[in-house]
Amino acid sequence: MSKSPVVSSAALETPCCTPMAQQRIPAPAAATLAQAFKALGDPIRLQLMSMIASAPGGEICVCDLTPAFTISGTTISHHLKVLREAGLIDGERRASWVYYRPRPGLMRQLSTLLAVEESVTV
Amino acid sequence: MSKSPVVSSAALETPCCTPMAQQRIPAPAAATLAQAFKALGDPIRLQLMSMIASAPGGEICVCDLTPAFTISGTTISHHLKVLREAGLIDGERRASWVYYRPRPGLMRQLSTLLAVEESVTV
DNA sequence: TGTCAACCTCGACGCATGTCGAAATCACCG
DNA sequence: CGGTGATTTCGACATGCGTCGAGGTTGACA
Repeated sequence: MSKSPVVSSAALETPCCTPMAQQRIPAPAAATLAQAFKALGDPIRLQLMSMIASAPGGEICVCDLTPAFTISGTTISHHLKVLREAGLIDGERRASWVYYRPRPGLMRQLSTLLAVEESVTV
Repeated sequence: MSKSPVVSSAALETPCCTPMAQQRIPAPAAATLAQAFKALGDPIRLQLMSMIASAPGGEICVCDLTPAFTISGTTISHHLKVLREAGLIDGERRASWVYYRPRPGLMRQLSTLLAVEESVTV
């Protein structure tokens, strides 16, 4: 569960990250970062991510996630795996239930990457 | 060229956007936002986006984008269309060349959405 | 007007992805 | 030990997506 880091921890810990408006993203970094954006690029995964990130107590049970959607539990599980492998969340089994929590490190990198200077408003 | 706003301008101008760590994303907003994340979820598009966002003068010619990659100009054009339809960039033809510029509005929304409080560092 | 260069659209091709049901795994509990 | 509920894995299917070559459109220029 907590054992599926497809994205190397080195890549996750290395701050990529000046805003892309200030500096072009090098090709190697683009691969890892694009994987994270792709993981957020599905409406269901984006909602899952927001439910996990905003969970009171910092974590939430899959059993609380599943009933919020009409798709099958199988598919929810698949989407959670994609988020996990992108390095955005982490899961832990406790008793019969699995709890997911956000990994703020990568989220912060993505946020910084997209940051735009205040003055450049269009 | 500048006429392909698949994402309604209403959706683009409405600030979605409190950080997802503070508030769950409503389903309707998730669709538009996920489209933008998906557009960034390809290594080539992410690099294109960063080249456009960091272009000196605020814009860059397709003819300067294409030679930076090994894929065909057809495919570059396709990727630019995806970024355009997601509301992330805008293109304009001038003389024989087409210039692209970033649309900071949506980028800023995405950045805010991913923002994490300083203290929650893990 | 004809030609050339830049860029886009179209149609096609494989590969990736979202979805499901069935079956496996894990942990509790009687 | 056997049963039950929660979650993941597996296998299959349809759809979506990245890529290309061929051909079309636009604008410059002789």
